[in-house]
Amino acid sequence: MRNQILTDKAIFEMQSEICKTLTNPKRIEILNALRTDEKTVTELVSALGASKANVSQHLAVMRHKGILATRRVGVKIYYRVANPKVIEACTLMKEVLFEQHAAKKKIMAGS
Amino acid sequence: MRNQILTDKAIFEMQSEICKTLTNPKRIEILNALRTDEKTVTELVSALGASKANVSQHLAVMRHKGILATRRVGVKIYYRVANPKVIEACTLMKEVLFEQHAAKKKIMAGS
DNA sequence: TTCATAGTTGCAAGAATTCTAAACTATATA
DNA sequence: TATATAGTTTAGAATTCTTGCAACTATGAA
Repeated sequence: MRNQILTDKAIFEMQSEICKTLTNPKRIEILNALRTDEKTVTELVSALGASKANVSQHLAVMRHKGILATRRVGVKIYYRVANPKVIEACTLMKEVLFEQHAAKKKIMAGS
Repeated sequence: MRNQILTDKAIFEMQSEICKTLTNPKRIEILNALRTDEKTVTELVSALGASKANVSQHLAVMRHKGILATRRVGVKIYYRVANPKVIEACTLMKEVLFEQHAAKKKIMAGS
């Protein structure tokens, strides 16, 4: 096995690739739905109100990046979050959003 | 002041907008450079090795989203991270990346 | 084997990003 | 005022994302 040298540039690039998972509202909604427990594609389809093909595509994006893991039970496939840190990051970004919102309201109330 | 109702969909959309900040390697590099202290555009330009226009564009994206804040001193403009939680989220995602990398190495070593 | 259910994949069109180059604004100084 | 430095903005081309539609695979049951 060959040891590869990881330049900073390469790390920033891979990091942004992982982060790309979180840049689509539907993918965030999926992560949110999987926050506490695993779900099948069909369950996610009815939770999101999107087409099965579309949900499956988003799931594939996240699975290929190692963000989601799967488990087959008969004809159903259960998806779950592979690393809880992704959820933590997601939560932090939501907090940033809410803090911005609160700050904006404060400014408006003061005027 | 009018109270607006925020639907879940709207929140997921805004959250993904915030997260889009982290989807570009250069923007991650900028956040990394601003991790400890503020820097001028010119300082960031030499740190990244990109064009001034390009760096300025990325800074504008993040400033408009409230991720970065600025301070003018004469002819120079200092940029800083507005909310440390963005850095925390960034760090978490890097940890996810490293854990994936470690897991992959383990599998390869075992074969 | 046939059928239904669960899920995936390929493709094309439209939308959003990213980059470069050039033109522009703002501040300080002579 | 003229000039230099610091930074922003615009426009356009190349690339990447997203989505819907249709065709496809995989499993289980009759």
